[in-house]
Amino acid sequence: MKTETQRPASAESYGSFSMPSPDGLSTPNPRVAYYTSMNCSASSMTSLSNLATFQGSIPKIYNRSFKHDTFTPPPHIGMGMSPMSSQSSVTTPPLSSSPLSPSEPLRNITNNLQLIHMNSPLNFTGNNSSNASSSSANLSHSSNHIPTSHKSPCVKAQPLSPQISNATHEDPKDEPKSSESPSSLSTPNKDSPNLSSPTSPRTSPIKNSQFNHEQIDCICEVLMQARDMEKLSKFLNGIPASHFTSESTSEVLLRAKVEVAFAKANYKEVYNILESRAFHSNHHAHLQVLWYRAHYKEAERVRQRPLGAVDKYRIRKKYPLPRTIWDGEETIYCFKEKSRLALKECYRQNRYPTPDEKKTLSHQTGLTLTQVSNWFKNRRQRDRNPAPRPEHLLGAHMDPHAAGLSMDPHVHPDMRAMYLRASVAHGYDHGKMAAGSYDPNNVMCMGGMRGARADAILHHLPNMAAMGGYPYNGYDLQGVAGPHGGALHQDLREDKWVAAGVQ
DNA sequence: CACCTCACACCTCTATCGCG
DNA sequence: CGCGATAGAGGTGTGAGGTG
Repeated sequence: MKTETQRPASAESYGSFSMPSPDGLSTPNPRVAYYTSMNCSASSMTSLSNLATFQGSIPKIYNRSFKHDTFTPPPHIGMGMSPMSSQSSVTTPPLSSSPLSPSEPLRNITNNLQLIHMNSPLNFTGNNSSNASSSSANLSHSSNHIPTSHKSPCVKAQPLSPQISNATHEDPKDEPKSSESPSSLSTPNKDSPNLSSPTSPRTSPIKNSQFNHEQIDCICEVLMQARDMEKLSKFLNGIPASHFTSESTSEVLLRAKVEVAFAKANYKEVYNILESRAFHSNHHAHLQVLWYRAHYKEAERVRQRPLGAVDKYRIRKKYPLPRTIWDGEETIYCFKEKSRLALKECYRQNRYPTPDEKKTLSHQTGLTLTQVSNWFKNRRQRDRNPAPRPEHLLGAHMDPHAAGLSMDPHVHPDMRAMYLRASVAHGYDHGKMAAGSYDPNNVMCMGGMRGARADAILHHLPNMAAMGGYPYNGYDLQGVAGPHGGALHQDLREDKWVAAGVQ
């Protein structure tokens, strides 16, 4: 086992890179926050704010930081997007693009809402559009990060209730006021102006039914952005049931419900909603975080202890992401296999890509320029200083020559030839072969191989499953046993050959 | 950029426990 | 006793940080 090393204890150690979060805590760059949020122990997850801010990009620190928080995208399920794309879509985009000080995000939210309020006459019935254009003009600069699907409702939305603005105002002085009653969102504010307005919430309680769908979406979005689950919950409670009718329910509303369910530790509801329908890929990463964190929390509750990295890894395996929040692309060690293949192909032609080539690769793979550079750096290094050959390390199961596989009379010649062809044709990835790992998604793997290697072997010996049983024609397939002695065996349920241990 | 290093991801094997 | 779930141990692979 490797020893712990002296590293910054958390992402916060990289203070100069940190980004603010709504609660004022230092939250590192988007992916750091993302990864951090995935693996906070029960004790450290006292606030949902970890998830709140995913702005800026400091690729250099992200991986180092997430390592401290023990997360990488699940091995066979991925995160649904590349690190780069996840960065920009992990969570609700900020309402302001300006550089933020620690207290900025909330101020931005409030300002945006106040802007809506200031530029439009009060109208809580959703019928007044007289000032829509001026509102739009004034809002455009500050809401330019609102996703298209939500920007329109916000920009075009009828003026929002000042109560909503108040509800999102996080000034500590206002906090007791905003949370003093479950109906704070609809409680008239006696101190506010415009008392004469016949429709003013100050003279008549505002019910959420007075908002149209777009306004409700917008408000939910803002409250989610503010991480104000209490107010979001209250707001959702005030929404008429008609807004939650089956498939017509807006995605924003469902996401809001997920957030609230998670905050209330109602994890079953989280799962149900997340599985109920497909969500836009822009929100996959964040919803994936919730999915896993809910399972972590449940496991922690059952086991009465914080989960370790391996525990979480096993939980990710046990509870794979539903396709409603995952695009299906596999990710191994952070990078998608597709990206890695592109890198390998480029490396095969040129070990030292030019900056332009790196840019192209970056664009092609969705990785950052730094990640591309790092990949080439690591690849060159590992080619220069290859690990001990597997034949020295591992013996019989790895290298057919050294292992005597090619000489073993008990091993079928087809198997030996297949092994050799696969090794040559597919670059003989010593690492993965040595790891004895397998891809659980592959229908058949062999000990010491996975992914492309196992696929390659399948390709070379497509009718393996039809061999007729074990041993094959009198030849002992134990000759291609896995690194830990796991032999190939036939999965009778699937009529396929699998390595020992593969379910 | 090379080199060294870290800290985790990922995997297999094995042991233990509870249940039917 | 078999089976499934869980967990520990121990191994390699990988992306990234630090240094010169």
